[in-house]
Amino acid sequence: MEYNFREIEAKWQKFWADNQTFKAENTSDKPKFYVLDMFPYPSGAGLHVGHPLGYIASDIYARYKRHKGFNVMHPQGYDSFGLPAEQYAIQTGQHPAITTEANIATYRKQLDKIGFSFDWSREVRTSDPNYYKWTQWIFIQLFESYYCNEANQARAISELIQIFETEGNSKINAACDEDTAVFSAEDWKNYSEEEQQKILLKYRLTFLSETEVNWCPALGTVLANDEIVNGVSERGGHTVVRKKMKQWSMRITAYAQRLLDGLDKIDWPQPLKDAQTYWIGRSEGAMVSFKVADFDAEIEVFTTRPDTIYGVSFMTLAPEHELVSKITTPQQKEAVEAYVKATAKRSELDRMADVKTISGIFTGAYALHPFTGEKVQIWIGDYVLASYGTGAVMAVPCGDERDYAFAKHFNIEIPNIFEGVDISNEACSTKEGIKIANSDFLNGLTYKKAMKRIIYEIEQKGIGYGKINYRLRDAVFSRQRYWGEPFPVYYKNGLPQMISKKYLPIVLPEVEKYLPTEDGKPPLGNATVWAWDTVKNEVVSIDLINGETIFPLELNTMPGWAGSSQYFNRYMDANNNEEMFSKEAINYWQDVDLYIGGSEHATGHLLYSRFWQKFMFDRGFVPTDEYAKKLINQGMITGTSAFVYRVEGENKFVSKGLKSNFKVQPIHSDVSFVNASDELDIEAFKNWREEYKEAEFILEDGKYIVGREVEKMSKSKYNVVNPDEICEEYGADSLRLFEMFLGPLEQSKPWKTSGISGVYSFLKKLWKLYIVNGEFSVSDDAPTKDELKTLHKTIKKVEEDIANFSFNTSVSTFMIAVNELTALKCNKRAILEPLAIIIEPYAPHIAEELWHKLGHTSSVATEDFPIFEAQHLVESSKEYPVSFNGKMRFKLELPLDMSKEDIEKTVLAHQKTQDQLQGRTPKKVIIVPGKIINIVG
RNA sequence: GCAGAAGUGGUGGAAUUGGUAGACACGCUGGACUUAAAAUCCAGUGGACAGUAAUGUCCGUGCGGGUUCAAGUCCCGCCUUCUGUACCA
Repeated sequence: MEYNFREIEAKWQKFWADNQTFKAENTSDKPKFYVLDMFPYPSGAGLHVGHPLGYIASDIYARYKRHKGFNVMHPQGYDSFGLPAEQYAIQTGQHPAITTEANIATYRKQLDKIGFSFDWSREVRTSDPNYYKWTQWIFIQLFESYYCNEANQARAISELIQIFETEGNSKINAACDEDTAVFSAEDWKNYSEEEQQKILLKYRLTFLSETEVNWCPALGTVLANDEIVNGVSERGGHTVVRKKMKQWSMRITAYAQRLLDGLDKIDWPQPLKDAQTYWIGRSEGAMVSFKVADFDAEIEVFTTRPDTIYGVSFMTLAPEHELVSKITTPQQKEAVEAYVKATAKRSELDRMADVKTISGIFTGAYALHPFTGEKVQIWIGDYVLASYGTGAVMAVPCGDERDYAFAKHFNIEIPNIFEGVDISNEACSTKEGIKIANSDFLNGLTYKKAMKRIIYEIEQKGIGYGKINYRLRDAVFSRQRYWGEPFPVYYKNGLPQMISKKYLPIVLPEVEKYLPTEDGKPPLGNATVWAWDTVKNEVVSIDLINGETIFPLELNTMPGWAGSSQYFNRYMDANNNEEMFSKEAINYWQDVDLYIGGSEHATGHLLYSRFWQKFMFDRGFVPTDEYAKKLINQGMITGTSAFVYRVEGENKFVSKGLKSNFKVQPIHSDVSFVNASDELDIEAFKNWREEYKEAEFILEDGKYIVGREVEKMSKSKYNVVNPDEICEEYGADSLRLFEMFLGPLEQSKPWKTSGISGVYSFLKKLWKLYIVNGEFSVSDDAPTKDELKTLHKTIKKVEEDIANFSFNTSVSTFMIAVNELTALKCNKRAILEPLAIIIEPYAPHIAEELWHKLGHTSSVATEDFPIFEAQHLVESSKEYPVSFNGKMRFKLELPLDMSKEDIEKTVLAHQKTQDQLQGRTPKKVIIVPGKIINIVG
């Protein structure tokens, strides 16, 4: 009776599906446990062995928790809106929905082969109108809300309107646009409906604004900062330029502090928290106004070092700063305009490429130092960013590296305001332990004291105030793409109007072409049926737009992160058509207990989703303001590429060991042509490409050995391994065990298919324990002490490992257990039955088969985990390592209850001890009972 | 530049609070079975040196110091690799 994994795995996969074994109920007497994976984007390439790593880990955890008596939800779905399907549509005309559907089918087939305990009845797809209806709904909620800084929470916009009506906006402390004017209740009432809407838009959590965006002409779309890598688009590597556009934005900055504070409450990896902290970039400082000499204007700056204000010797404005054109003197006008024009033209790529190049121009104007009254030059420089702070800096060359370099380059004075610090070669940006000098009332003060004092003085003088600034920017929410969620928005006189919830979803319209229109409108500009009829409440032809009852709909779509920002809550009640989720469902499931996914989402999805969760919490839709208690980042699985060496200029390949004798060029070979011993299947390689058909091979010891190198798994490197092939050849249980056995979950590690034979033969050995004379059979005899010891040692270790997410070591533990039981010739039910349960999370198919063969009729998945009993591990003696000066020399078996004194006597009397000491008297004998003996001397 | 993670045999990796470095595998070597291969099973496998052998000695966790009876583990200073980020005032 052989271990026939093909038959076994197909059988139990069908059984689980037919019996809905892993369907989670929304009510249960058991405690809940929610295990979540980051849902995949279904790409055309399908899954490679790196993708399921996190799913296998989460599945082990989910299955383990079921054994421990939890009502476990482990859902899966697809993040199915996205650029690749759209790019494919542009090239081929194939509708993205069709490609996406086909890709999902492939993914599902691949996932099903691995035996995950997913509850597919809760599947979500972000591109499904029944799903994105709720994404649209959340958008409306954000539009209908503002952020109250007093209460520190989002509130209904209707509350804000009430305040406006009774007292205007002067007393309101709410997150809003910088340019919001102050008005009274009287003013408000006199404003037209349109004016009122414009003001409200400055407060809404999602709002329209003229934003400087990363425009990618080649893709015809706006990209988020995290979609740009090294100044070019992440996809395609196209040039990105800065451009002003009217865009929807999300007021995530209102949540900056709470997003920081919340990190303390959640058990997420420290590197990920650090990345978010840095991204949010909180800095404490002050706003200070500088008067412009001979002009009725002020330059407001943000600085983290107001204590160095006496070191200011010039000011720098961003080229885009609104004052530039006003204050520039006639003599400098031409030069300044040329400079501004030149920087605007420079793409982000250019700017990145020469960060070190210093450029700038003097405006001819001067500012007045607020304390000394001295005149300081006002410059323009592109090292100052328009989008951070106020777009202007007070330059303190002695205390800031960039200001220093700028001053040196343009020969501007560098006054020193630090006591006893030499600044002739570099600026001094150290804060601690340095006293301020040449600074009037700040003289002799250290950083902290000087900060307090100067902020006080600035506030007293009325020229500024202490302020906390964040690097985080409001998130642009519009994309000029087709394959994304349409906004539930139409425009009346250019002002956005929300479509009522009962008419959702607003379904993506059909278009002829997926490219932007000729006049530069987004792809939805190609749609002919894309206007909103406010009488019939339906989408109608654009020809009917009359500006009275029928209006144009929004042409942008939502970004990739929209659909993924609340999907974890939708899983709780995925088939609800009335609400995003019922109160009962959200109150039962609450939040995610374990979330597993890649760290590449640190400052994208994982930040935006936290933001939306906090918003949902504020508005009373969800019970917690952090949605995932624990998060684990699985590491990447890299590929082990194979190289053949072609002799330069010839169609001849030389084996790795001989390549130093030739001038060779390494070429990637497909890894499937290479065996465990790095030997190339020459015939397969020859048949791979026409050009290799006639190639010659120079062998070593009759073999062609390839070179190997670890690289990212990618098609172009021919090192991609498909999980289907592994399942076909070794089975899903082997794949699952091997992926875990590769190394620590969070670490990046290389895939080498040859290693899988280890876990495969382990499964065969496991199987054999249950077989006697070729037949399935177990004995009902009482287990021996040694057998029980092995079992309980294994239970203990595996439970500890799962708690630590150390899945690689539990696979070792299983191997040790099976090796020991094989050596003991153990065939007892009392051992083998619990063994099947503890191995089930890792290798569920073989466990299920063994379990049923043992005579059970229900799934092993819901059996209780065996209870660890410490008594089986109690030892009466210990084999002590005996060390001399810390070096282990021999071992000595001694009873565990032996006293320290007796141990010392016994050890010193031992012949081997005498041999080691060679007559010397030991200076000291250290005995740690149960651990070690160390003799010093 | 900044932030983070990591450096252990030929390879992946193990060593939970400082206490026997190299578990468990892969690969390799030798053997059994076989016409042969695969599969399976058995033995060996960090390096150097000595010994016919059992065995013994020395060196070994990126490098240099330190703490300790004892360091892969703790402290100080470096080096290298990977990941993220990029003029944030």
